Amino acid sequence: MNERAERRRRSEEKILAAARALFAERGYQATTIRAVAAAAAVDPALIMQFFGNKGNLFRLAVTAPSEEPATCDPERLTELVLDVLGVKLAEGPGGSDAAMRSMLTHPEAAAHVRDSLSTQIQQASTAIDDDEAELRAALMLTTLLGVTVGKHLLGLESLRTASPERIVELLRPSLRALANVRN
Amino acid sequence: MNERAERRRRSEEKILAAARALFAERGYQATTIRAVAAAAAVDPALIMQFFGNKGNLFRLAVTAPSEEPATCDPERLTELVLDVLGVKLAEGPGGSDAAMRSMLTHPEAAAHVRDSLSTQIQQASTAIDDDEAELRAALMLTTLLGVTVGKHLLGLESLRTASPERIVELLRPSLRALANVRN
DNA sequence: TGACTTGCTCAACGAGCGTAGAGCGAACGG
DNA sequence: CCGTTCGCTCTACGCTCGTTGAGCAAGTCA
Repeated sequence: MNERAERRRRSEEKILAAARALFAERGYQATTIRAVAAAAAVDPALIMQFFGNKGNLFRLAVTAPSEEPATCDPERLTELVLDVLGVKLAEGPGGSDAAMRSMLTHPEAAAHVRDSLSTQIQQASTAIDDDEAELRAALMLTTLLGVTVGKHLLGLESLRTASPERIVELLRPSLRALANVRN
Repeated sequence: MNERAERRRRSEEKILAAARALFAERGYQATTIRAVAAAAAVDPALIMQFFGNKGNLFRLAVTAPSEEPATCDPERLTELVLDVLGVKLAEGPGGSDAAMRSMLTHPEAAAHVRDSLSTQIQQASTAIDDDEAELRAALMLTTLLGVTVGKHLLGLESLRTASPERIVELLRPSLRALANVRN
């Protein structure tokens, strides 16, 4: 009945998975359609036929929900916000790895991360009782962004060798100070 | 006597200035030799003759001291470290704008930023009296990195509209908590 | 079974890139 | 004053990229 449709869905997912991995590793520009095709064991032209162009592939790779069990939560860093503010955030600061990797060099990725961050800032700020709730929330989330970038994207030794739990513990008082909560 | 040498130095500096600006704005890959040449009103081949290749131009643009009065210190964010720890840092977290823009997509830029940050972490950690001084210093500097990225590279609304002074004030208690100092 | 659909491949195009080499004209040095 | 240097430009090569359109074999459906 639908052997065709199934094969197609499988191909699409293989391509998206390869694209996610390569975009996350090398960024938008350095990732070629040809490389994605090779990683997915597929012809480059097939990607065009499915996704239209490279920009669209990136958009879907960054937007669409991944089927993998999800890359281990960035340090449970977002749980810190739950800890300190009682607000639950859906994703790590800035969204997917693929989006974050390209956020400084690809305008569309920058917009995606900016939007994701803005949403999280808005959510967090509702739990802060202060005139400058939004600014405080922004500083909290950019702090998490900085730690994530430093540890995962840059691979800073001092952070790579530290235990995630310890990082969370050291960060907690710092975030509390930003949130302006007493204890 | 040296009209030749002077003209050359002027051309080199024009090229380096244009390269710094474009690398900082678009990143390494999206910046073409041809674009730098156009911005400097110079022939592309001249850049090759002076700097050998694109990678070398980037290295020098990122490394060599700029003649401009220096891009306004990233938020006086590094002064915070002086404030809290009594340690003076030479550059903003991660070094030049050009290096930071490409740090997630260009290995050499990543190495440059990583080294710059490691040095600053080392310096800061000497002023922290704690078993985990280095980890604490790393978290302090990645915090500053995150705020800088959020405000200047991503252009987060909540941070762009806030006054630099206010950001510094809100960040101080947070950094103090990380530094493990009492007051 | 036969006409049609469709996932997929192959070969190629035009554009833009980093880079190289020959050559020109003005500054230099004896 | 003349041979040499050298900053600079022009032209073009080879490569890789995103993208296209024709074509094939296998699945679909009457």
